[in-house]
Amino acid sequence: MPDQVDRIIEQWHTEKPDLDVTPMAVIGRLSRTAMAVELRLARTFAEHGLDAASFDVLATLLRSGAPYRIAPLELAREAMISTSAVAQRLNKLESRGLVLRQANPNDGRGTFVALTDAGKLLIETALPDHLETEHAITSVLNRGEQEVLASLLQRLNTAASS
Amino acid sequence: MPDQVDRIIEQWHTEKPDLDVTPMAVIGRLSRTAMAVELRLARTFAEHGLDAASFDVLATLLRSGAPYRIAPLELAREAMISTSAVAQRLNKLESRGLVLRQANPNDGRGTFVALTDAGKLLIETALPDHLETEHAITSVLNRGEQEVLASLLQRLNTAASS
DNA sequence: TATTGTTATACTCTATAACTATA
DNA sequence: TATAGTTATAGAGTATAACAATA
Repeated sequence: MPDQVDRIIEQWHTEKPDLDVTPMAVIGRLSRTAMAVELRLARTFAEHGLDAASFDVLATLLRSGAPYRIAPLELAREAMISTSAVAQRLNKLESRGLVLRQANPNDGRGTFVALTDAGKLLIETALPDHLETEHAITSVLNRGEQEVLASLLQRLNTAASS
Repeated sequence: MPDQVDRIIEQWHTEKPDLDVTPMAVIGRLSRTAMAVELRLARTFAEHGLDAASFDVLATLLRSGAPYRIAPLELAREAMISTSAVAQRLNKLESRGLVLRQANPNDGRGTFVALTDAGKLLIETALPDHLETEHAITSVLNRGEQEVLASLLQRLNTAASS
């Protein structure tokens, strides 16, 4: 069944028949699908008082393993944002008692960001819900289709990043 | 070759071996690939003094065909943003002389947004460049792979939107 | 001098609410 | 009363630049 992207491509065929708009089939659906997924995931985050950025910080700390400590600079690299943006995310999380900052004993300039007990509890509660939401979305594709999709996306990512 | 998403999944296997994180292979790559593509496309837009939002408005007007006129409400529906956001996008474009507002003779409440000659020239210049960028990204996949990818994304979109 | 990290500041984008005008 | 559109306002998020402290 045709979707909005099909209609857009059809419009271009009519209006600019000389242009090759075939890449839009992939790029158009990529951005729309990513947006729809983002909105869907945000609902689950909100049920736990979180947004995607906060969830990302807490999940990064959790999956780093005990003692659940990471330097702000590493958080910035993982999230691909500035260290300033990280500091401001951390301010919010720290004011809610979900993370705390500790001095790095080996480097006086450095800081560790650590999960508090409350932060660990929250992310450990939210994570299964989040995975359930992801599963609900991806389960329309069987295992093989998911592997194909992941592989094609990975190759596209490499091409876009160069 | 393993990428960042592979490493994240491996971390979860180590730290939370009981959790099924297989959906992350698809969802994680979807968001990262969409972001990488968005950044790549923004470069081309910037070469023409545009951002994605402005390009979107101008392209929507162009592909609607002569006389290149659309109501703001329809622009809001296509871009999935509020009519207020549309009005503010239009203010910027109008101040640059790329679009102009016209009264709707059939409905005193209504407005038409129309491409100016300058706006039409700009989008007709930027569009081929944009398509070239999209082609450069998608051409790492052959025609059949692109069709598979578009189809899988479409199904995922449907699942996420429900 | 370079690096880590924070804060001050400004910018962009958006939505909500209030408002005008017309149907 | 409902609809189309705009503006005023406030909020969220970010990056740049300035700053402090340590390597």
